[in-house]
Amino acid sequence: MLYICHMEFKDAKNKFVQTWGALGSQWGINKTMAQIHALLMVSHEAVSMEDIMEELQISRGNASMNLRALMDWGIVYKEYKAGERREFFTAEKDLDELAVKISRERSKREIKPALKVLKEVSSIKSDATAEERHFVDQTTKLYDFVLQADNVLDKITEYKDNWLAQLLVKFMKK
Amino acid sequence: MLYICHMEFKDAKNKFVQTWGALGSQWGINKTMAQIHALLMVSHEAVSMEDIMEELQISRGNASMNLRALMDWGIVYKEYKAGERREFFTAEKDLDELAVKISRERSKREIKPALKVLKEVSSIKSDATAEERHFVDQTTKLYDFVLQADNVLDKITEYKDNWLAQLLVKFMKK
DNA sequence: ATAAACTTTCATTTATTTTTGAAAGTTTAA
DNA sequence: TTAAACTTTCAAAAATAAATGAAAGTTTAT
Repeated sequence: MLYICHMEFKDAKNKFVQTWGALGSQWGINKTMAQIHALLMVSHEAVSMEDIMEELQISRGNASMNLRALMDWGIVYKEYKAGERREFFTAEKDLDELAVKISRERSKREIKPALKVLKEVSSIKSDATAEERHFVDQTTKLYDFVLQADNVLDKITEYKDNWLAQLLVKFMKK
Repeated sequence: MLYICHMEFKDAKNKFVQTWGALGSQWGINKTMAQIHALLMVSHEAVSMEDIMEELQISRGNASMNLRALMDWGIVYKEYKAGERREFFTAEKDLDELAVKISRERSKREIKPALKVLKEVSSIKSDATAEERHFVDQTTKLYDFVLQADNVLDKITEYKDNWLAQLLVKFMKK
């Protein structure tokens, strides 16, 4: 009986880790990185690199590099245990915090550079042809749109304490 | 003089298409698909497959498959011209509409299946150990979070006409 | 200072994804 | 019906991204 329960849990955990990994790769985050994150998210205590390698069946190098990447993103932390030489890892478990950090990181790495290019290309001084006017018009709109969309999560967080926003959030949940 | 202007425009257009393609691939959308979309977005009139192949230097098969994908996403349309045998293509140019369609499609293809798994794995009946309790707790929270985040764009659109939301949107733009 | 215990790096290998292009399929006009 | 003009398909090739693992690097205890 206990054995069966244990198996069910292990299966559920495994399924979750695999699914999260697949989702990650569809969103441009590498599979292992997403899997490690998933594993740490549902672990009630910090996990050593050895255990991560074991559970996900990955190499030392792979584990090391992806843990580094997750720490760079600010969503995984190193932890030290008294009397233990090796390092342990935990994930950011507050989901709002997680969302904000992911969005900040993607903004910094991908959206900000794209915005720069959009601004640049939309600034060509030329209203000679309809073609060129359309181009400038469209890229300008896109710049405004992306700029607005960019920090939407930050803005949401910023106003989470705000009564008006709270009202709206409740309103939107229906 | 005219020649120089023309060159500038072509460069700007090319830069935009390349950048949009790179951004796409970082977000799990294939490069060519993003590039074709970019090209159509800034074209003031419908473009033939031949011209797309020519401008992006891609093969017929590649163009065909990615145009099909873009049409499946509902963000590119076929157009027929009187007296012309071949087909022309245009992109959805309304950015709000574009955002909603992309979010709906990703929701359908990726988020909904993930939610199903999350619900499933968070339902294992077992509060035997702290480990298992943490797992159930965390995956349940994740389910709720993803569910709520999932349709956020739909919700935003839905309430765009609403005065309260409009006020908040203005408020958040600051 | 040395060695043990551990982590990181990176050139090479492996896996995955994307692209090609030729053959098959479709539509239209005569 | 036939042929021309066009599009789609898909097996194979190419390009890209990710993973490995052994060597190099680091830290800590003695």
